[in-house]
Amino acid sequence: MTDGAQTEKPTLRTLAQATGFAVATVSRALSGDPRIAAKTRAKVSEAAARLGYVPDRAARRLRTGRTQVITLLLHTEHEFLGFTHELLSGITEALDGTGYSVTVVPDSPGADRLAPVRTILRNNLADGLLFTRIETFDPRVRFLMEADFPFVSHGRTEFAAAHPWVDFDNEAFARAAVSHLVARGRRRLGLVLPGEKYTFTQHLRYGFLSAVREAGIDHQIVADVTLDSPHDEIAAALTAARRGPAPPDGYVCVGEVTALVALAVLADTGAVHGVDADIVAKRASPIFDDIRPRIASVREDLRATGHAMAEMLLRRMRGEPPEQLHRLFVPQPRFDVPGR
Amino acid sequence: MTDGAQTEKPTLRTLAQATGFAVATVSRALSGDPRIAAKTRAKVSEAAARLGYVPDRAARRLRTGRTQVITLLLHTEHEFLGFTHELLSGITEALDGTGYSVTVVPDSPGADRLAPVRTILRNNLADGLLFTRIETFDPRVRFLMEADFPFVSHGRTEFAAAHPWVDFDNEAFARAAVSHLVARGRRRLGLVLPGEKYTFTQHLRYGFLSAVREAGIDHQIVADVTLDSPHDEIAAALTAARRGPAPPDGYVCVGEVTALVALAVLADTGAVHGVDADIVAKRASPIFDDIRPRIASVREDLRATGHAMAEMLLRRMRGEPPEQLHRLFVPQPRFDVPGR
DNA sequence: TAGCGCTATTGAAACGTTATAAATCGGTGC
DNA sequence: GCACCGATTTATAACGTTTCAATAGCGCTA
Repeated sequence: MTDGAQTEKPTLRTLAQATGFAVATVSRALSGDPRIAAKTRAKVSEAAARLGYVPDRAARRLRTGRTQVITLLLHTEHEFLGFTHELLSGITEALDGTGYSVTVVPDSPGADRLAPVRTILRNNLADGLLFTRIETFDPRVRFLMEADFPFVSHGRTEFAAAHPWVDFDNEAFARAAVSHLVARGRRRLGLVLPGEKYTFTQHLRYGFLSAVREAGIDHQIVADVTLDSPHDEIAAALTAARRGPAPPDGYVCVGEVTALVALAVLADTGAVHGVDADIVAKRASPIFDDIRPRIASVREDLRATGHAMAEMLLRRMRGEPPEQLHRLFVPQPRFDVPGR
Repeated sequence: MTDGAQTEKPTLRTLAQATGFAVATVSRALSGDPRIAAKTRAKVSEAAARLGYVPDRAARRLRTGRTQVITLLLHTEHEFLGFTHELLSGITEALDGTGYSVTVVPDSPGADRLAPVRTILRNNLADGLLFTRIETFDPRVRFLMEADFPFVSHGRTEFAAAHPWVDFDNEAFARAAVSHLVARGRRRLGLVLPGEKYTFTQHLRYGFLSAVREAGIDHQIVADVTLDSPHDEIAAALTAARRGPAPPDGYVCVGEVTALVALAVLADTGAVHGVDADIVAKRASPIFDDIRPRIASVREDLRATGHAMAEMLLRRMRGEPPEQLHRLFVPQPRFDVPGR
């Protein structure tokens, strides 16, 4: 108890006493203020390192209003396999060592998607926001642009004003998928789309339709279900289509789940993958290499995506204008067909 | 500018002015202190609701030392499909409305697993901790018990002292898996285990071995690879075993990935699932229903797990003793074989 | 009516930081 | 010798909350 003071958590006052400078000087020295003499700065940093000083986040936050927190709105309804894991890993990786921490808040697409954003701004819970599943005129994007609050969206909008985004080129994916299937002689392609409101749905549809038209082949966009529908509903819709007069002989699948469902439907209706129909898919996880029969697929690297989003957000928070802040991940033109 | 005061973020002082009480009174009234007159409390709450008062987290944190943050250490190396997504969804769900937020910090099993924990305690970054992939004598558990810091582990340890945990009964799973395969006439079972250090590895091995011995059948624990090994290494090991003198006719798979790899190995070596061998698996995501051939599986409900972990942590943080705080999810005794 | 004991309220201090404005100091110019 | 200057440093206030110790009010008892 007598020497307890030694183990106390060091604060600016501790450093001030240790160096002989005033608290204010120490603070400014640590922040690298050029108006503090270089020698003083060196002394203070040395003492800080020696005593293991770490600034108190709460105090800094109270004083400056900055939280040192970045929040990810986590889409809860549906998951592309591994999406959350990979994206989060990329984000934490990029933020490692920056002093920022990542909090996760659920984004329930059924509920008001704006509500969590409002709460975060109102209660000052974060300095920046990341979110996914962007709508063409996403209310969150509109709100945040008006509030001039830093964010990066995973996906684009159709607003006129520029905002930071990272996206995967789903139009190119759809085109490539179609031409892959066409090259294999397929003449009637099926597609299950995500919900109508999402921007990437428009990109997928456009890419798919224009490629299909250019190739002069037939197509079918499966009605009444989306990627987020329960598996059995997707299966039912695909089964109905297979039993119809002109079943597709090729499928473009936007996620692993749809691909697996399509594969199951083929099997369950007595069709053989590679013979009666081919499937190509976009995947986030490496599991496709292990699926038999092998499915051709293109990988969306969500770890890299998360990394890029977090880095871009840091830049935006540092004040960079949004005009240059966007990045489109373009899929490899060739589909990986897992090796023999 | 003249009426700008109206839009200022309300603080305790605002409420004090609005109600005529002192700041201290308002604070205590809102915290429900019984020494404040009921009428006063009512008045204050009414004003708080009317003005939309929300306590400032930074200020509260600075004053009390409590962060209102719960941190999840996210195991980055390997993911059981959907694990992260489901677990996180369960956690955020349980914490919704409690005022706690969830931050995510990477837990790299290659690196020092204790390091992030040390940082969190030292810099007071959270009030409680959740983590997975528990080792038999997990250094994080030991450290946190010594520091008397609230946490809930996803998995048990072999320490004598009690600590809060949530776990899945992997021993029961292994037993059930074996008896399922035995009932189908299988006589030589293969198993791929997680890394040796993890507690659940011991549970799986014990359950597997004792069930196998009771049934008087043969077995093979695949050597040199773990669940976390690269897919191709697992595949190579399984393939080698299949080509050996006595290939297994049944596989117990602890995750989706292993199951898919095993299935692929069967296909690639010309064996037929359901004829030459059967696979049973533990799964976290619902995708198994879509795999063909159908694989019998038991589900570990990670959303419920996350929910239970977060709720338990809240109770622990409220001061409940650890002795009663644990919960074992026992698998359904029957394996789901996806319906026809 | 003075004093007591109780309830309800309050003033002030503190948590650790940063920003503003002011102070210190050696040297310069006149 | 005095006012002034630039370069450093410092005292102080403030961010919004909680809590300790003190105060005010008031009905009761002696």
